[in-house]
Amino acid sequence: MHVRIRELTSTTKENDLVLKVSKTALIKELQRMIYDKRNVEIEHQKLYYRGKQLIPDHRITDYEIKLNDVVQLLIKVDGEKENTSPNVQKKSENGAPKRTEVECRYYKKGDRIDVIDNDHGAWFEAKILNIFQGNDEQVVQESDLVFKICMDRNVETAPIEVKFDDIRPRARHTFSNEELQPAMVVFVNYNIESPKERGYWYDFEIKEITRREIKGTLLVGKNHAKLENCTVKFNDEIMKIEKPSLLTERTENWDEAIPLRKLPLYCNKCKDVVTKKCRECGCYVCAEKESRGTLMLCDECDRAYHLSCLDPPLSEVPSDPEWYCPSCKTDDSEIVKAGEKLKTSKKKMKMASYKEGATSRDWGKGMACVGRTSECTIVPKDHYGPVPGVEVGTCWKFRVQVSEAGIHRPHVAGIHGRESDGAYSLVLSGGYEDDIDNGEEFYYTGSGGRDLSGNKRVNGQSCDQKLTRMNKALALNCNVKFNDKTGGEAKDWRNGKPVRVVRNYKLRKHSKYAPVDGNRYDGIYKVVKYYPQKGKSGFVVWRYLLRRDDPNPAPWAKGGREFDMIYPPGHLEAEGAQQNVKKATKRKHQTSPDASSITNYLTVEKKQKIEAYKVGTEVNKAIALDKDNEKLWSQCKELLGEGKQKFLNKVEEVFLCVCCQEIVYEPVTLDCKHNVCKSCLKRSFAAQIYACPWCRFELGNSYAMKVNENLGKALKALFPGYESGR
DNA sequence: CCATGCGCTGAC
DNA sequence: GTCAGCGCATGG
Repeated sequence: MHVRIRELTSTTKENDLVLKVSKTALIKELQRMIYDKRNVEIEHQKLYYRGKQLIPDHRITDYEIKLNDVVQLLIKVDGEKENTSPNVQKKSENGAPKRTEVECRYYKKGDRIDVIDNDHGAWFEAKILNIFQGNDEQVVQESDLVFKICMDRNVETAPIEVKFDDIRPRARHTFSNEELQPAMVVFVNYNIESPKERGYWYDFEIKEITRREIKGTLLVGKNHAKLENCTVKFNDEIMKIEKPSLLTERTENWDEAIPLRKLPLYCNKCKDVVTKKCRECGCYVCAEKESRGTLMLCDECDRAYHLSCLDPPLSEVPSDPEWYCPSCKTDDSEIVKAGEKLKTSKKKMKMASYKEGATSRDWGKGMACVGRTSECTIVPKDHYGPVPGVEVGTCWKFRVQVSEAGIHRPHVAGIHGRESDGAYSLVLSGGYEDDIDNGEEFYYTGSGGRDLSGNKRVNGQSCDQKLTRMNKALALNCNVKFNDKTGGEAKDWRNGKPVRVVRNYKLRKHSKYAPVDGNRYDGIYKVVKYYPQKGKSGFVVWRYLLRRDDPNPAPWAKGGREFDMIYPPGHLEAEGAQQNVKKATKRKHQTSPDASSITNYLTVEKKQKIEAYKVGTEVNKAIALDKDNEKLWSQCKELLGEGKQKFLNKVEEVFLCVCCQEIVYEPVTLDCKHNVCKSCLKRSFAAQIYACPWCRFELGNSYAMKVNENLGKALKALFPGYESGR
């Protein structure tokens, strides 16, 4: 079992820390590993999984963190207020080297500055909290310094760290008209999207000054990306750009307060006019903006309410930091707060490891007890025959992967089938002594007749097998009338139901047709006959003769292939280089099937006719109205010609929520145009992360979580069952 | 809900 | 090398 640790600021897997852990390990053990590998002090680590903060005393399995899942790491910095649970480990004696505060020749603590925001390319007001030495310990250069700052506008957002180049002294001088000259670079308010309205603050090079207008080039971002032919609307607010100057050269009045610059309106409804009543930015009941102190914001819809306007009215602010207004309040018990102690499910309580006197053995490390990380949806569970896209000769290291591929779904069992229908697949694994494998044909043994008490999965035969359950299912594949006494033989064996056959490396001690390692898909076989017989153990077993009936050559036959072993994603990374050495010494394999060979396979093997897919008119309407996702929808629509499945796969990929890894539910399309579930965004906010989970675009703690109804409507129509289980 | 099971790996 | 015994997926 391994998990990926990804810093909150990272969006790719490139810099992930892949850790081999037991799923029974405590979160604090995980923190210790992060400390060992990345030198991040434990008390500075905040870990999140699916937007939920992890508590040191819980186990990985408590959060249902699965193989290769991403755990996000937020590295807190010194001085930040502690708002995690009291369980966080106290500072260790041999902690990581503490960063030292240093002096800077140009800035000091408390300085008012402007900081560039890389998302907007604009400058915002902030204040310096601390100045630290960068990574280099010897030479202190300005460019190495780390400035911890807090934003002046959103005082509740967490402090951020920036470099020397990202900041400059707060703009303080507003030019008079006479002072302005062409070629000057100044600081202006401009709205890139709607130039006639108020926007953010950017650098600006004056090109032309007329009586009425000032035209020039907007210089966006630290690197001054040019936006030509801009006209400044707010002529009387043009400011001087301050350059860093030595502390010793500061004027006396340097530290005087500077009023905040004007920004776009907070409330578009009332235009921020203080005297105007407004239900948007004032109390939702009485619309008054006065007595702000007693206005409470709903954590769900962000509307404000006076304590006295509530029904019934409240006399004081509730002690619970989360509060929901009457229209948003649902069942209290369902709201699980970030980092709150988890309720252990009934199912988990039943598990051996949760009971008294738990085993000393750590079963959680390996691949024996991991769950699936994905499920095959290309074909249903009761599908007979090949799975489109999986070629004969495909090899997987673990059985759970064979299950994920849809080839053989049970984790342990050898036969997959239904008593009322037939068997879909089986695995030859050398577990039954009566098996005989001749490649094109093999004798298989049914299941059962074993004592599995003591939570065993295998054992020697200890009683007669019965032709029930999976044994009956496999018998039903044979093209002959079912008989549970004597069995039967097909007259026309090819007309029986197809069985997908997988050979496991453990069979190799009995058969030369087995793979050297892992599990290999060998194609379709049919049941020729089945009959009861006294096995080597002396007990009756049911035996089945299967014969190959697949147009593709068997892996061992002329023209047959055996593909490179497929490992679970991240597995080799977690195991280290050892596996690679082993792989290099193995006999030469063909490469894994690629997209083109899969298409080829489809045409040759199944002659599946792929019809172009057309979405319904209602869906089309919703898609057309979903302007915010125009680009994404057009990406999806490009695949309409390749059939329904391809199209839906693309939609699923494009509209997957980065937090819960499911299709976005009650989707909120953020200002940065990324989509997330409303509930996931809410959780993120509860953890005081006010940024897009995809790109870290800053949202501000009062961001309106408006559900994109059109997107929701389209997804609901495209994915039946989308709403169930949410 | 319960029973079943051709995996997997640390401990011996 | 052998073996105990875990969670998970699946069907009944």
